[in-house]
Amino acid sequence: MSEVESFFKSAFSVDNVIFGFDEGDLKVLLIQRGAAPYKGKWALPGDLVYPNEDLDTAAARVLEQLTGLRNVYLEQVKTFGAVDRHPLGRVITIAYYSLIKISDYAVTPASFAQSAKWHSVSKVSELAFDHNEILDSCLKRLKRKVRMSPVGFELLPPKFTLTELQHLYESVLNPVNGLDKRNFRKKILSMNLLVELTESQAGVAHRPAKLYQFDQDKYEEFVAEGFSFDI
Amino acid sequence: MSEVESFFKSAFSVDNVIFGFDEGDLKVLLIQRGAAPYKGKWALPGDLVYPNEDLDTAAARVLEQLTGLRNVYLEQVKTFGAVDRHPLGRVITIAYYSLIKISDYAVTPASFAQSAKWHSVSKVSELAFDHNEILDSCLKRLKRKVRMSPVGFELLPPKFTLTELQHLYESVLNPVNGLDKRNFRKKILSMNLLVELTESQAGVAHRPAKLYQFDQDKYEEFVAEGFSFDI
DNA sequence: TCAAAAGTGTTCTTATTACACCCATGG
DNA sequence: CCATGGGTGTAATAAGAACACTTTTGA
Repeated sequence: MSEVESFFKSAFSVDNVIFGFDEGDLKVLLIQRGAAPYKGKWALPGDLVYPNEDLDTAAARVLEQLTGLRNVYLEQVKTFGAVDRHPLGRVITIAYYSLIKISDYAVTPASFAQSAKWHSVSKVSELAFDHNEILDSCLKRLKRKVRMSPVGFELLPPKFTLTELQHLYESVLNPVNGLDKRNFRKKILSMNLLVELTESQAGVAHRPAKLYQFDQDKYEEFVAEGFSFDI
Repeated sequence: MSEVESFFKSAFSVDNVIFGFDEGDLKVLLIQRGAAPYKGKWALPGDLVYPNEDLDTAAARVLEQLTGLRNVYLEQVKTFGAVDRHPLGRVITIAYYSLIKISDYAVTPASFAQSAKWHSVSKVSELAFDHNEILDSCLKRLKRKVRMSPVGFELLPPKFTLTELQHLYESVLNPVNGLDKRNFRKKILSMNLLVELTESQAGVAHRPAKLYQFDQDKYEEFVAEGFSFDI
């Protein structure tokens, strides 16, 4: 095999860490592998990048095949390319994470998604390939991102309570003693990013919480400017 | 050509944005291309990744071939993979940046480095491929990094004055009105990261500045913990 | 009437900003 | 003796952290 040929005995894939938030807990969508290598193991959804496909497009495709969702928050994180990371050859992978609203996620259209399942990020055990390392990188990136920009809202349903929002931040950031309720509310509300609805929670065995939406225009302004959101 | 074959008609490279600091100005090391495509254009140094080479190793190799330097600060930034980014085929590239001390940089050992030259980052014009975009991403990343961690020191000679350090921060961050001298010094010195030497500048037509080194142990502690260095 | 979570302000401490003059040297 | 950049402190403001009780609802 010539040297030039050997350069081309390689391929690249994308892997997508799909985050969701449910039951007060940060979740990640994993699939159970149906074929070797790592048959039966849980893994991140991913695929080889098609020859005529941009990287971001490939990541969005993997996401859509699995969840049916488009136009979702998606960010490239890091490329993993250890020589021996894939047992069948030289395959480097470009890792992405996405943030989806579990409330929008209905069924799993893709054939390879038969065994897709949400896992609590804090309870993920050994994954196929170097996927634990990839998950760690993406989680670390999400932690930083969530402090710099209000992307946390991408994970919440359209209407939410301040306590739900606080739990989201706590489950992502994992601060040792939780976040202070009064300081959290003061800070969030001072940003003028939330719109208080006239509705409240109903059917709860305690004082019902007010529901909020976020202000789409303000939100996009913040995302564009990438301002500091130090919680 | 079968589909599987077509997946393997692709390759990946690394490109390295090598930053230096000299004459109060942030610089980037570019090479002039000697062959098509983009013959004669300035470009980032880079190379295809060898089949048995990790990505970080490839980036370090490119750096060493060009500058003779090892053990240099090197960070992966982003992977660029637009379908048409390379005129000769599907080549994605993993972008890195490195920080070197221009005082350590002597000659250019590699053959392809005949035409390597430092360019002021603020004056870089049109580069080959998508290299302007890559440079922008790396510069943006450096701006953020320099606020989170004291990596700026990687760019300075072993002994430096506080004014040189301030100019470095100014040339990276480009704040509209410069940085306040007193506040900058107060902040830097309060970190206990610097060791004041007994030496001073000599031969300058004004009051000579004290020279400082940084405290290696404290520095490594900070780099490891990635603390906040808000200038 | 009880349990459970929602909601609400003030004080203290710390970090950030703004700002102007004298000093040491070489030419 | 002059031009040049080096070096220094204080006051005002803003941001963050700590902290405890009352309210509303369903069971």
